[in-house]
Amino acid sequence: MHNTLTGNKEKLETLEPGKCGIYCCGPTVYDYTHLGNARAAVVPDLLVRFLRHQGYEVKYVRNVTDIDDKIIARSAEQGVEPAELAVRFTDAYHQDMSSLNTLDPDVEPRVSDTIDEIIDLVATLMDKGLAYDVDGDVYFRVTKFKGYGKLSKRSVDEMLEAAGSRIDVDERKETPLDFALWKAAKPGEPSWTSPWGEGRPGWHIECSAMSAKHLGDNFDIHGGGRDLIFPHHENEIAQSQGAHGEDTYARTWVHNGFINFAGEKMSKSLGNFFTTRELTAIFPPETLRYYLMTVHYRSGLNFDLEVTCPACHAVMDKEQQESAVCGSCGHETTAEILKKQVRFPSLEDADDRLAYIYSTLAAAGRFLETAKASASEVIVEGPVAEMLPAFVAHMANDLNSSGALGVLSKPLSEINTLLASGKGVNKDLRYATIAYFVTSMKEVAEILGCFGKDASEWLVQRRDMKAGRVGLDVTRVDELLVQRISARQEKDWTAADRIRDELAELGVTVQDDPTGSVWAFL
RNA sequence: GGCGGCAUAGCCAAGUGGCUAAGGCAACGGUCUGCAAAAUCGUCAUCCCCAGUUCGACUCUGGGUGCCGCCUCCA
Repeated sequence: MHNTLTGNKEKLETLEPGKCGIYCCGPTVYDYTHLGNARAAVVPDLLVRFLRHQGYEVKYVRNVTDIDDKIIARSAEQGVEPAELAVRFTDAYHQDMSSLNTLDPDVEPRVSDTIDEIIDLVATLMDKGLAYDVDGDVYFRVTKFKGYGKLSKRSVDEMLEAAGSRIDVDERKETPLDFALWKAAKPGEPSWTSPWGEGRPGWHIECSAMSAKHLGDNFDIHGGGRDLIFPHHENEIAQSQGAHGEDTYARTWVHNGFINFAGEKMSKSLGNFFTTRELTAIFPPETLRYYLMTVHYRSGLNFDLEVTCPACHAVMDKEQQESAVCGSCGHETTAEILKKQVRFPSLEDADDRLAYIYSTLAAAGRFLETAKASASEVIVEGPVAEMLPAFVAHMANDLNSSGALGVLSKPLSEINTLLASGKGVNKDLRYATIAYFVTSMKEVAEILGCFGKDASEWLVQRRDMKAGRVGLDVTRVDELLVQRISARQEKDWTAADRIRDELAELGVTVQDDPTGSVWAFL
């Protein structure tokens, strides 16, 4: 794994051989999740799945931050209690992540359940002279912790010089870099009793407390989004090592890259993002998961989208979108209509590819049900036989899911060829190869959390989902299909072609094979 | 301004100090098909620029250019 702390790719050596403790920064529950949140959950999920596949006993801890400035602010806007808001979005988070087939963490601590441990940790830091209190706030004394900056590769001196240039500094702090461990309660805010008065935890202390509680002072891997490196994770290190000693805390730091939204940073404050549930209303959730895995987890990911004019279908740029006037044909529309015109080319690609993989699996499944099993032992060789080891090797190399997925291509086409025709191939070998492929793909599916559904059902669901969304009259399609099948049986090609044109007008294409016809979207 | 990252075909995206630089999409040409579609086969890049290290670099070093992120809440 690539370790942010050292900047190098390192062989993973866990504290206890065969076991691995992972802490991952989970969500702050104040809104629905977006693709970036999804990536931050899918990446550690992939890691956990892979390590388990490799035989590790993994303890996976992912927290929920349910006490936070943003939650308080949002609940004030909506006129609900912060705790109520937090519960609502915690539930939504669970639904979204479960739709993406992420495994539940083994422990999911909440800040509100960890207050005692947080207070103890702050008290320890006070005792050691690493923290001080001012008017009920407690701050970490950054200049007293000599390793500060080692994760984000910043120097305290340089940061001190730059401090104050961008934001006003709280004069009560000893140095501008000092950060809050405990915040005095303001009227109406949720608060807990502490030695420093009524208050609540600062932003960073929770993770130090929760990881120590569930994984110990030392553990193997800490994960999160790249943006958390500074200040969040840097501060966690300062707190935890300040309290527990220099050689403690996470050994390997794993950070996933950001998702850029149409070239611009995906940001809630800009408002131009799509939530996970908006996207899973359009595409099967597994498509999102698959899409996230087509790019290496440390890379930035450009989530491209396209807005086309409802009248002339020309692509509209940002300016045209804002004015809601098409630059090509001059058509005037509204933002509401334009929102429905948004297309996601990269998700469409991912969706098609996933459908190809499932179609192959479905066909392979049908073959294995009807064909005669191998009578004799045959040795499977070639791409299908090499697939799984090559796949695993890529995954072992810093979780290279993109490289790993590339390995599947040759076997898939080999299988499709074998399914289409057994010409020149030994019957037993044909069966054995297809069976071997299906078995291998089951393991791939376990690691990826993809391709694991019943293939035929998945394809039907995907089709129905789209039919429902675009308002396709499936009954009508089926009628036409029946008519066309009989026309073809009578070799009435003109009628068959006419019906095919009608289907095309409905947005549907037909695929004929010797046994009949099926339809799909154009 | 400080720190970090990235720059591979029309697009997306892996990868390596030296064998044919994965894979996908698109395109083009075959096979299959009544014709199609699907499937399948084939074609399609010398790796941002300039120096250097090396027997040899796209891969290492230095410089340049461009893009992005963090430094403030953010996955």
